[in-house]
Amino acid sequence: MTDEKESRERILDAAHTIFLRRGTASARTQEIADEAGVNKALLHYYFGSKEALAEEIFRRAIGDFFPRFFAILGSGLSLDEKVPLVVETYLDFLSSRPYLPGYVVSEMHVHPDRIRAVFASRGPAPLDVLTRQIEERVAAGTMRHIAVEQFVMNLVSLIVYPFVVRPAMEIVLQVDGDRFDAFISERRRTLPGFVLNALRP
Amino acid sequence: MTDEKESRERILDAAHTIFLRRGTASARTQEIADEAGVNKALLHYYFGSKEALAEEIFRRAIGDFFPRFFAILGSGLSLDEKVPLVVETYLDFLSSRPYLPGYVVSEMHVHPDRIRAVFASRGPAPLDVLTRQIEERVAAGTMRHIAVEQFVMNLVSLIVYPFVVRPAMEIVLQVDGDRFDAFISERRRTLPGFVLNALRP
DNA sequence: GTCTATAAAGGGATAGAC
DNA sequence: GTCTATCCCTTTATAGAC
Repeated sequence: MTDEKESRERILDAAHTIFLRRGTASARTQEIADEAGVNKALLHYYFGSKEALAEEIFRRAIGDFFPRFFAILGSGLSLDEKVPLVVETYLDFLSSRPYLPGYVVSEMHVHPDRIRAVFASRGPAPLDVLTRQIEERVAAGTMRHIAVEQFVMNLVSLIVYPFVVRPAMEIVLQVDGDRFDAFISERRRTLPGFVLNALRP
Repeated sequence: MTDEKESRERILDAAHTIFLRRGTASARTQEIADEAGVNKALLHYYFGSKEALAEEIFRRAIGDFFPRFFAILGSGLSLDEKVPLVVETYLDFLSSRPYLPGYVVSEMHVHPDRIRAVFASRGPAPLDVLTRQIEERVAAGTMRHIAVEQFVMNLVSLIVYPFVVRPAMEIVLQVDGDRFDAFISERRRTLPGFVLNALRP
């Protein structure tokens, strides 16, 4: 019983590692089995096919990303509190998952159906609280008008994009290894001000 | 002679289409040959292997992207002219190439060596002009201090990211098909102000 | 230069023993 | 539940005729 759970979990962990590193299409079931310390056949015993395993990994990979994000945006905090919290939370989140953004983008690109499947259960983004906060500020004259979808897109872009293009960054901007961490630290410090300041009247 | 060039070019065009749509690993040489209206064998005759063809396509795909971008940033225009021009130029550029960003990110993720190879010939980004312009404004007290790499990253993030996550956008923010174009038009109008305003003292 | 036919390798999947 | 052995389809690559 403990063995069963262990093997299944080890395969899932291994699949996560390999799929994220290689991309689903380039990943080999043999390599996943090796990484898990089991045989290829066991992978089919538990998951049926590479395809099914890939779907499971994708679901898990993006599982907690969006809920966490929208939980903060939909909370009762003020805008001035939310923005720094989102920036800090997500830069930390992504810093510890270097392969995640590239993997998710790749998967979405080749299998747009998968992300559709994941969001079929959940509803669309809950943006009503944020919408109201923006409208209140605009009405008070302390903020330029901006559509809530644009606001969210700007915020997410500034947070996530550097991780998405990290391989190119390291060459084009000559920001390698350690300096990437420093680059992200700098953003943790400056992005909240950048975003909030951008909407001053 | 004209035939030779025609077949080779048709294969390149076909490979571009298929690789960008499917991703390199999922693309099939058979599908490329079909798209080009030639036989698979001819593809090997001209390019030797799928791998070699993939490298050629990647090089071409990102070929004019960075040069154009840095040509504008390094030009003699003022900051207030540059930012809108970059925004407009690149939103148009990407609008007409819907598969490009996802493809490039996928390739970089799985083959970071490829982007290294492309930039081995060119030097790093020429940011000296832009650096001077920022420093002048900071010295004049009309702009907050910002590292030039951070400035460029913010600008590029806001422009490119929506295209990178377009498949997810269509679901999470319920922005489908036509509305995506409207969403981008809105950014063409608002991003320059957003970026320049963000750095006011 | 371009094709048909086929080789060669790769890799996902299954049968069956333990 | 886990393994070994093997199947067999897919896909890249080549040989050789025209």
